[in-house]
Amino acid sequence: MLKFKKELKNQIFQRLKDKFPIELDSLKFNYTPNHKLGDLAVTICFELAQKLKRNPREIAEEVINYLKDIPFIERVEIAGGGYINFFIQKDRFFLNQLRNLQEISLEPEQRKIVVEHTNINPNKAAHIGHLRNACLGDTLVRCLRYKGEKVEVQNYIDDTGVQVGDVVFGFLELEKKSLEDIKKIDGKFDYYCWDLYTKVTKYFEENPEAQEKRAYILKRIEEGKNPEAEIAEHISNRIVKAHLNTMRRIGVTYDLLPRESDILRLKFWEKAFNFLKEKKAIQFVTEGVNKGCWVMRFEDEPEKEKIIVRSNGTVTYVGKDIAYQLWKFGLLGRDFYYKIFEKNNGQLIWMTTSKNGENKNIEFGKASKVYNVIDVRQSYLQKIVAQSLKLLGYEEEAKNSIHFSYEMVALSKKCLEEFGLKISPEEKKKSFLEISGRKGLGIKADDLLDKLEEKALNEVEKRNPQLDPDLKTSIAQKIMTGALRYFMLKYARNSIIVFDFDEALNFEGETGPYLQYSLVRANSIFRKLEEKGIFSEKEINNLIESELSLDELSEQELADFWSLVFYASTFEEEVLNSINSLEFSHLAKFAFNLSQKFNSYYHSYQILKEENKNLKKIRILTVYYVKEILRKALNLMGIPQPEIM
RNA sequence: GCGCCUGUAGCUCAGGGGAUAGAGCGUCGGACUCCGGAUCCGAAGGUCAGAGGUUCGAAUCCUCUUAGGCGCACCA
Repeated sequence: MLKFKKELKNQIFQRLKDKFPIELDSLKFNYTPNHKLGDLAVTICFELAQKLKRNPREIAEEVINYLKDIPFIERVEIAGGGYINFFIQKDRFFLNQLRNLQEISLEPEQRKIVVEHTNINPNKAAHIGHLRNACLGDTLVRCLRYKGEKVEVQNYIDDTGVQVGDVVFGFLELEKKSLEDIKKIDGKFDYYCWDLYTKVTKYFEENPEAQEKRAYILKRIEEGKNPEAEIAEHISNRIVKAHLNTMRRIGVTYDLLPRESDILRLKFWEKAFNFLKEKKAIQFVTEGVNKGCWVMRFEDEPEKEKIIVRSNGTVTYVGKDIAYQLWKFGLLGRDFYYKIFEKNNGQLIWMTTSKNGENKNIEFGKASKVYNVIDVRQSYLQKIVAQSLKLLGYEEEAKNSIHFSYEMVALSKKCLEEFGLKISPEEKKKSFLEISGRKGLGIKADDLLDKLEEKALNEVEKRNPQLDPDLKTSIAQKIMTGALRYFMLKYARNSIIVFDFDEALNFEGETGPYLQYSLVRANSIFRKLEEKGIFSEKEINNLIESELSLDELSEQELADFWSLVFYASTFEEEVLNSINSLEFSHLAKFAFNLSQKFNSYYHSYQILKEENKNLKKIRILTVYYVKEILRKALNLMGIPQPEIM
């Protein structure tokens, strides 16, 4: 449809440019509310009416004279107050779509793109908020790759931060455990730390004097090469592995795990600090509340100062982030060393190291565009990171530093009750509650995935009890992933998801399993055709290459056929639109609407029993086309496709 | 206090200048000897928070009011 529209637009422009004051860019197509009115509409006559001070309808009658005999257009009509509506030649359009089904009309625009997502503190289990981040990030990656972009996925590991420090404190001070003791802990280590972290938080509230020890441990971790740092590394590595396992369950993976400890040890910050000082992007404050700090000031709000280096000389989180962002663009002039962290089915996940002598042959970073998938609460900080690139003179890179922001997942009061989580009277007044790893307030990702999988398995059991148990499990996993990923994508990113188990565990209506089910039905038609020796999908090209006539279709069937095919043909437009607006709910809605139209069609028109050969052929082609488009859409959303369910 | 975001059907949300404001859930009623009922068809349900304005045209853009959320750390 993208290509089709572009060509049609050119046709119209060429025919009208000398007759009317129009510009190519102002020519846009609208979809008509109903195919009875036409397929594509143009509203230029309303704009021309203003310029020419004439009635739009009159202008339309003139304009239409120049729009005869356009390729692929059956006829052109005037409607309403001055719309010009185009009717597409359905048979030719459809064959054309089928013949170009494997072609991608999107084109890459960047040299290389880095997408950073997930970024969970490696001190506790992943929760449902992290799942939203990973689903959005991974879908972005899939769409960009479909578009033809070269994409590198990074999952930043903050292994020297306070959060890890606090768990180290918990092991050392509260549980009196050595590294050896910690290594002996079996079972779900990320769950263990989830609980421990909550205990530590509570302990700090009740024992303010412990702050000194807390700061000491953090400092030791930052320095490295000591027992505290060793424990921190052990915790971090083990929890990162747990996170990778969780994300692998829903088909999310990464190329590189950059660690904060390596940023520190390889002195990335020093280099960035020098740049910032040289370019006078930051200033040293000699008086006032921020005396002794290095701060950044902003054009739009000069009264505000953001502290980058504290008066004790230590760098803040934003400072490290600036260095990291510079590195992503290849602007830092320093690099990491790399080692393989995990190998899975031939797919490698690399991790940075600071050990000289490790792998230097592989290249990461050096992107021309960077997406940071981080929730909306960090907008201010992300603005500072982009701003600092600008202050350093990297205008282009600043513009290409994209904060992919999205709203949080919050907890409904109902779901807190179901999980037996305790809340204060103050919190009870709110309509929903923010997830808090610190307080242990949240639903762990693996718990939700387990529940989904269990329910899916039950449903499979009900419908297909005869299946092999391993197959049932594998189907249940696919359904779990489909349900979760669709749930995370269906809401606009600006919308707070107030988590509710009934909604998340629903497999009917606007859900992932509904999409999967639609595809299963379509596949099932082809399976049956093959089993009965009527038709094999391998021969589909024979049908596509032969002639096609829609004359025998009833008026109703022609309308239903066209509504389905036309909508399916807008797929790539939806993908591009989703990438440009970073709104993958568009893609989700597209797949859902397409499934709805398909299910309705499926219900009305038989294939196996149809005796009219021509009708049968048209229907086979229609289902094939829709099925292929739906497969592509599901792939981009990371929703797996079971053969049966 | 300043900044950003949000208010659309009973509930959860789409639609972000263009034709009759949509979907899911829930409610009520229905679906053939039928390719899978995780489905389909139908019904009820709306002052698009309120008031002004811009426009040929506003749920959509602007201003104000109002209700709510989130930011604004020498935390990350």
